[in-house]
Amino acid sequence: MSKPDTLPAQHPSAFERPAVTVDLVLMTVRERVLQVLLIQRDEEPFQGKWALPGTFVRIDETLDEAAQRVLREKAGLAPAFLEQLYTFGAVHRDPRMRIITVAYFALMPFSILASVENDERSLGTIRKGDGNVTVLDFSGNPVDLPFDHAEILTTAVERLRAKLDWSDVAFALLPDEFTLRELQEVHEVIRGRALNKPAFRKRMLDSGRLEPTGRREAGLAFRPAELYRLRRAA
Amino acid sequence: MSKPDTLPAQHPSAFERPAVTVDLVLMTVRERVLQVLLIQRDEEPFQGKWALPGTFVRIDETLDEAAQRVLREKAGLAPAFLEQLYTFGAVHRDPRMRIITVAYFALMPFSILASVENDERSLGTIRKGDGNVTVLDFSGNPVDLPFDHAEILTTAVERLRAKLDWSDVAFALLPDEFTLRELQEVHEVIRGRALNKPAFRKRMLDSGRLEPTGRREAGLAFRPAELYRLRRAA
DNA sequence: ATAATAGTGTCTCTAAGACATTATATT
DNA sequence: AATATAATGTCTTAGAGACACTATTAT
Repeated sequence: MSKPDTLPAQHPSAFERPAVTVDLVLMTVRERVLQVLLIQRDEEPFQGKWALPGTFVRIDETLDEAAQRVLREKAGLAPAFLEQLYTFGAVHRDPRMRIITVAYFALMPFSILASVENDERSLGTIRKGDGNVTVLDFSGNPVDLPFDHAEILTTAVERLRAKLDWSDVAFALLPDEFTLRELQEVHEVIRGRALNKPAFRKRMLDSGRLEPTGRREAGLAFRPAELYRLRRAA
Repeated sequence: MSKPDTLPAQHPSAFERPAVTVDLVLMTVRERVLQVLLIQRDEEPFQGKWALPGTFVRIDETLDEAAQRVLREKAGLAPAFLEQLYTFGAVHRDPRMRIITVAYFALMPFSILASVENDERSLGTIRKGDGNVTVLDFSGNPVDLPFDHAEILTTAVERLRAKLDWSDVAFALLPDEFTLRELQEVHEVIRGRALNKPAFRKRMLDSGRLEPTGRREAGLAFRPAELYRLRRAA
């Protein structure tokens, strides 16, 4: 907190300080699959490897601001859903020096993320193993993440699953207007299992968080579903 | 996380680094009231004020280790339940310099905590206001916490409440052997409302986490309740 | 016996899953 | 009309709250 331990806090140089970074787990749902944004590292260590985007925290910015900056500078995106996840402080998690990282997790609908992929940025597919998760690249080959990024990602997926039922995270993965089927699909991808349609619809509609737009999907070869939007918080 | 932003990470002195501390919210339940451990600050700023215990993170210890050290050095206690809470990084949260703090929250049965109170340590009573919480000292007078400690405490109480139903936090507030009434009391104090006895008992017993000891309370003027213990995780 | 709490049985209500049925858009 | 999915109705099951009742211990 704020109370110097033994060394005088007034002389910050009197003792070694850990560095502080922010790492970002930006996830999306694309075609019934959970994906995560990866950046190709352009510096050592692990140069050329795919990793979670991150940055050092500047002396005059908050942690939230640093996370937003990563989103903006590394992915060219504005924050949709962004929340602090957990702080990782293993002593040798970075081979260079002592670095404590505050992990954030962010969510975006794939429609907005669709354009970010290029040589330096890509979306890895998240596969759940037992206890932790693994990442596959576009060709289906496993990606092994540097540092403790696999652990960070696992924590993020767990958090996403835990928040699914009592928060609005699912809506952050959908466009402004969406059908109940699309919403159910997002829930099913995150939960990793099929859900009962009538029960799901009733639960969602009874929650009072959905607002019918009056419009419907278009361009389909079958009955179009009604479009809903998230009711703005009262 | 680990990728230098613009400045070379190999030269840590090339840019200003935030300091990192750990603050601890140690809570207990005492006579139907939620309490928190406070330490009288022996240094500026806010010398003499009651505050959450904390320390700077050493270069060679993990965050968890720093939190355990606070518990040991500031309260003379071994960790019962200890978990990372949230990291607070407002730029001017400490008037001296930029300090990022990783807050932890810990739980103990009051029976173990009973002896820690002295001139420098005391237990403040937590009262829930709307949205945040306030702290009262032993005479019932409000304590105003320095820095952002009120916000940290509010976050801890929210987390405790959120974890009550799906985790074992309640048991960390009770001795090894306890009655169902005592367990219900802990739940009621944290939830802030009375609970239905038959439903509570059934829910707890059906959960399979409780193990009857065969023993009963003693020294009471009425029918003694059976003692249970938490079944060791399978 | 009395007092005081431990512990249980019953009824009701709500939420969700399974399953089947009806409705409606495009081709 | 055919097709594919949207949307709904019914039945059942599980869990929790309200309330009342029975059980057990010390004095």
